[in-house]
Amino acid sequence: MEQRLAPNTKLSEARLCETFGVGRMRVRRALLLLSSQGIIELQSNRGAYVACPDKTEANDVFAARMLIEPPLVRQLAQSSSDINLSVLTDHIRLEDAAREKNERTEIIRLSGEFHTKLAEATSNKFIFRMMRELVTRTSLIVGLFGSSENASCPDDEHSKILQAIQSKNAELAEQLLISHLNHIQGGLEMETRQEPQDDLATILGAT
Amino acid sequence: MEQRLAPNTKLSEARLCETFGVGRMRVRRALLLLSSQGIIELQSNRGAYVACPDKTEANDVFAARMLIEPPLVRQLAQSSSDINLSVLTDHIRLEDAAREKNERTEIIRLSGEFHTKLAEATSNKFIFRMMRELVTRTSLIVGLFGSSENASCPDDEHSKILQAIQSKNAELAEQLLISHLNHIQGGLEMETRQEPQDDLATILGAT
DNA sequence: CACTTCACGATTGTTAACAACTTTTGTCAA
DNA sequence: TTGACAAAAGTTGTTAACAATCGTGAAGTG
Repeated sequence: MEQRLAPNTKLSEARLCETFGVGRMRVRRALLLLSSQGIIELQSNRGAYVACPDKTEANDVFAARMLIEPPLVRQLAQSSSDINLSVLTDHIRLEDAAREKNERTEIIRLSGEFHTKLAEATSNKFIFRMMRELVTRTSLIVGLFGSSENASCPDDEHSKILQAIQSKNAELAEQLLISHLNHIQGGLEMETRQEPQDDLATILGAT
Repeated sequence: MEQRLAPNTKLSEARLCETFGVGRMRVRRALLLLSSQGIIELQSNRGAYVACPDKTEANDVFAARMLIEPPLVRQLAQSSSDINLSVLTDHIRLEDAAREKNERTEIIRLSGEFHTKLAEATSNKFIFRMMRELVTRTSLIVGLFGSSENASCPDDEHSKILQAIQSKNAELAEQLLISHLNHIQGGLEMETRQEPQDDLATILGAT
């Protein structure tokens, strides 16, 4: 979610065990769940690797978000109460603060989380889970194909979307979100892909 | 998926092991995955139980489908080629055949599968997975709250929806789907819920 | 020098025994 | 008969040893 683990990084069981000070069973359970969400890939007898989406998958993710998120935002603008939205105003304050301090990983995480919290505002468990999965995957994709500066969402688009929702302007909110998604997707360079491979323990930082 | 296991049925590890002739590890892996999809519920130290959605969850599932499926069908009608749709015409033939022979479980399974295959026709992995999860959950809900006759989708609605898609009438297809979903949801009796509890081994039928 | 083969090391998959917890059963007393 | 407490049975969670598989490098051959 914070793009600290590069795609194709190997997640060896032994390494994870000592990094987190935990038995192999826990690690394997976690890996299985992560693979079921498509975050990592489990290769039989070969181990777990951070998922490495290709161009097709990247397009599919954005197509799926284009299908779901616009109606979602429209619905929020039409029906939602102010109570649910307070979480979002708070969140945008956090985003601004992180941008102020130039905390890269924090910015990336919060940037994705905004979209997750949009879904959460529907107070619909299933919509929330679906969006979380798509957002996580988007994070992977941006880390793979994104140029370094557009790793986060453009500065104030989130806040404009939220304003449109708050003023119950469904049409505007939907349009803003659509162009927001287009901005993110447009900022990707689908041809070049960086492929680093840092050390696991140092990245995750043992407790 | 076929409504053979009633909600709240306990799935004991030992029982499953001998029923399927498999080690405990396999069973636990399967249970973990099922619980991650919300099909069963894992209670700590107490075991696995078939999920038992309440009214709120039922409404959430339909709300989620209302959000996703109409745009999905609209998109299919607008953009899809005939090739993808041939799977659907074949499928409707299967549904008709099952209805002819009065094969209850088969009808239920195929009835849900139609919606899954609609999603599959987008050839978008993520949309497919999301719809499959929602359809599975719908199956549970219909089993819980549905009266016995409307366990399956109304007879020819599927075929009408497909025709609208094939004739590229996006607006009509979307409307037909919306009322189709409303029919299903409307047929539920949200107050009364049946609670049987048959024996596991006999239901699953040992191989 | 290139290529194949074999064996070793490392990693993952599986099994079985053990520990912890929950539920049921049985006993005793009020 | 009912309630509380205790023991026991059954179920789940964990651990550690074992088996199977894969990748690598060395040795051997053309």
